[in-house]
Amino acid sequence: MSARRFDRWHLGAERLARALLGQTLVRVVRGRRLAGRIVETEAYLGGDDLGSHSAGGRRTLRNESMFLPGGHAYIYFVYGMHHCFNIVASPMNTGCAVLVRAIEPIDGCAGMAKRRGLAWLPGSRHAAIETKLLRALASGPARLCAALAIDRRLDGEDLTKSKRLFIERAPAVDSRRIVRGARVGIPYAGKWQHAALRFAIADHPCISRPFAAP
DNA sequence: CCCGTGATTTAT
DNA sequence: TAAATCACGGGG
Repeated sequence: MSARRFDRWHLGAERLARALLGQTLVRVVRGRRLAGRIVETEAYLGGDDLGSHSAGGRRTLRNESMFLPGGHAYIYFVYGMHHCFNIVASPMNTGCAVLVRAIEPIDGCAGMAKRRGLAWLPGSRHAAIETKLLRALASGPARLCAALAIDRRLDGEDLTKSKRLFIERAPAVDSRRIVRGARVGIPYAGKWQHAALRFAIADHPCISRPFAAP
């Protein structure tokens, strides 16, 4: 008996980025399940959006999978040591995608910790310590990839069919509990660097970094 | 603040 | 070919 898969890929990047909050990202490695609740995302629109790898219809070997149909993975390698995981949004052939920036770990925490090179102390009696450990596991786009063993070998994976990488349906997050702000790390994007296309569950402890004050 | 690290892209 | 770039993270 398995959970129903998330399948609303038709929303476009911005709405998909919001809809993915609260959904469960699942990775299966050697029969073991690693999973977490998506708590932070960013929308990359393609077209005029200079923050997007597919800006101006730019299409190269690296970003080819951005042009696959919605629900496919776009995974790239950056800074010589990090991977980032995106999910392609419909409509297809527009190069729009959602970067998954942080999850709250649910299953396989010990495995995630091991892959992150961290010591895992399960069931800490102190909530503050437990939260701090949980946050360290996967609160950032490259941390998340390390924790879930996501790399370029999964680039182009079809999340609607894959048994090793997919999204399970979970209750949607109410709009009023979603915060938005400028995307992280795109100073080269001109006016687009300020566009409020970063989304997160308000006040969630596993967010990669704070949002600028209003 | 600074810097590692190397694939990818762009400029000659 | 060579140089610049980079949707980051860890350590002062």
